[in-house]
Amino acid sequence: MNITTRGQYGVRAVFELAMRYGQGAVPLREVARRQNLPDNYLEQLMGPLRKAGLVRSVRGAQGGYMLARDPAEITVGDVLRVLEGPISPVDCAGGDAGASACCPDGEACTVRSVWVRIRDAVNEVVDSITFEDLRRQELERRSRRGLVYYI
Amino acid sequence: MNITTRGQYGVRAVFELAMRYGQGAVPLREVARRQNLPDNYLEQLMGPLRKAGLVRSVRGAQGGYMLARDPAEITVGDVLRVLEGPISPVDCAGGDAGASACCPDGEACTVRSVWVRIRDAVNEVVDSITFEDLRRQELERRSRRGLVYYI
DNA sequence: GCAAATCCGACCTCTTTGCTTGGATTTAAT
DNA sequence: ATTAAATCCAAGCAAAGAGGTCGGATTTGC
Repeated sequence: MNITTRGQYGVRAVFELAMRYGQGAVPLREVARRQNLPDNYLEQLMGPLRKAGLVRSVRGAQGGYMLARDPAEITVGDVLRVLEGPISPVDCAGGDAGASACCPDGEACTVRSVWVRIRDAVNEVVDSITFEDLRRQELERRSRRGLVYYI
Repeated sequence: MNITTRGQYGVRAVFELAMRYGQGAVPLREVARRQNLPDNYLEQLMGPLRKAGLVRSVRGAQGGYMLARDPAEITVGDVLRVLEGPISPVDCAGGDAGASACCPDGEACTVRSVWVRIRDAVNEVVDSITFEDLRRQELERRSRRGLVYYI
């Protein structure tokens, strides 16, 4: 049970962009520095996120990335699915075709129902958390620590 | 997000032993055949399960494996933890020491709280499902299909 | 024109996964 | 006592995935 660095870094990057939503384009180098991520690698993740319509980019000098829509409209699940594929503990719980590849009993397979329950629990969590939620949580945390300046 | 074949096969093997609980030792070859698993590989998984006290073995001819205790006293989480280690989507959500390795903010890290919520959701599911639950579910399924003989 | 940035694809090393193989040992049945 | 069935144990191994790096092409504000 693990989320690879693709998903982890992607969520951190989008989180950072959410903290700066409405402030224009942020160069990736700065995102990487703030979140302590390898920027060359992070660059690879932005392509899929852009093609999925989660972020927008501005090319050239003074360019960078920004969220394509309001943080309240982007969930952690959106980002993870783009970077990691379908969120499922095993292929056969994928929902559609994989069931019969896994067990001769197909969808009715008793063990498979375990994987389905895990899958559903995880999806419910990640789809219920928006980056607006995380932004508020982070602002709250910072204010408790007396950090007024966010950048 | 994936459970490897170690965990998957292990759960299937213990499930098969749960279906035969009280019937003495079952040779691994038969478990593998019934669950359609590679038996040489499955053999590797039984050592850890035995050392963890989940199954017992009988050596020699007519030997095999059996559950070490009642199916109601063994959860899916027990098996998965033995074969896959701690159930956590990322190392830094491991609970104890990993937090500070992940983010300078340690336990208070906002993004980390996402991983913790995923971790808790998964653990809650796997710890709530016993092999007695699965055994009952399987018997129910078989009776709906008119299959009276279980072996 | 220069410098800062995104884009794109190839490459590369290390680890993990998912097995297989070969034997050593135990034990019931003959 | 032999044999055959089974668990035990350790090593090896090919393929895939993880986690990057690197080099260059392109765009664009100054």
